[in-house]
Amino acid sequence: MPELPEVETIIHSLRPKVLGRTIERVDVLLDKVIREPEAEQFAKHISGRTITGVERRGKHLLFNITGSLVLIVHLRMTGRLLYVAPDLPRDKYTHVVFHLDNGKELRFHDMRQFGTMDLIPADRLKNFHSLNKLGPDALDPSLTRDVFKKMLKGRTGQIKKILLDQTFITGIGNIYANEILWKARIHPERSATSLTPRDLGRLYHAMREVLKTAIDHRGTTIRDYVDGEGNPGSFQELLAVHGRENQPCPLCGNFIVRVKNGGRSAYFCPSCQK
DNA sequence: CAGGTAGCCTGTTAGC
DNA sequence: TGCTAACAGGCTACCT
Repeated sequence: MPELPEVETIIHSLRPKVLGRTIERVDVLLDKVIREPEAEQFAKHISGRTITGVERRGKHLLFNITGSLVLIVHLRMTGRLLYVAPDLPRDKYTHVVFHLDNGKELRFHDMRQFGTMDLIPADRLKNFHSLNKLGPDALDPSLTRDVFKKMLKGRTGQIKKILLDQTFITGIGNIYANEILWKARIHPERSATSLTPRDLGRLYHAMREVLKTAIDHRGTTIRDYVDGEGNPGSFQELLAVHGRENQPCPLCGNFIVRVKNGGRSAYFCPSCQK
């Protein structure tokens, strides 16, 4: 479940490996991964081109390619991008292989086949359907505490749902939403309208702090996540509430509770989070 | 039009 | 022990 810290870590691990590399050819082993253009065209257009940039927007990875093209990758839950030697055996979850000009391969691997790729002209990027509705990146320097407070002003609905809404702010998924709300000491089902300026200040601070600390720990590996070199993260050791139902709250020792909310589990401490 | 949810997937685990 | 159901989870499409 790569969220902002995991995608950031993947970018860090891949950038020095693939930047400036030319993609000699591409094997698409599972067509439906490629949304646009058609798989055959995708492989044809990308072959012979050079990677000139590796960036992140929310949970999306953006590879700038010569010819004014952009490769947009979304890993969804179990997707991986792996920089590997070609003799490493492929398994049945390897769906796309980029052959690089140094003999190495960049592989897209996805157990659950949810991840996607698009190859589009760079001038379509800002209007592209997956990106044009995204809110500001959760770590965007211009997303200050005051801007954050203004954005939440007048928003109705539960605060956790809003944090997960990528059109509000992009990059936060279920794990970090749970952790951020714990750190801010806010109950996940609290209505956004009920939050005081003090609450909002704590929420903003918790959001930045949790995401930055998770990046420092190279992301959270609960089951599937690894970076571009196959290394797991370690932030799972610091999780306060996520996945810790019936375990003690690190702050007060009371038991963590789980409630299902819109198909997702909210984990929280009923005594710390009001 | 906003809000809710089924569907996409498959490996793992909880429960009977 | 062996089976089934629930769960994990982001996002789109579709529904009310």
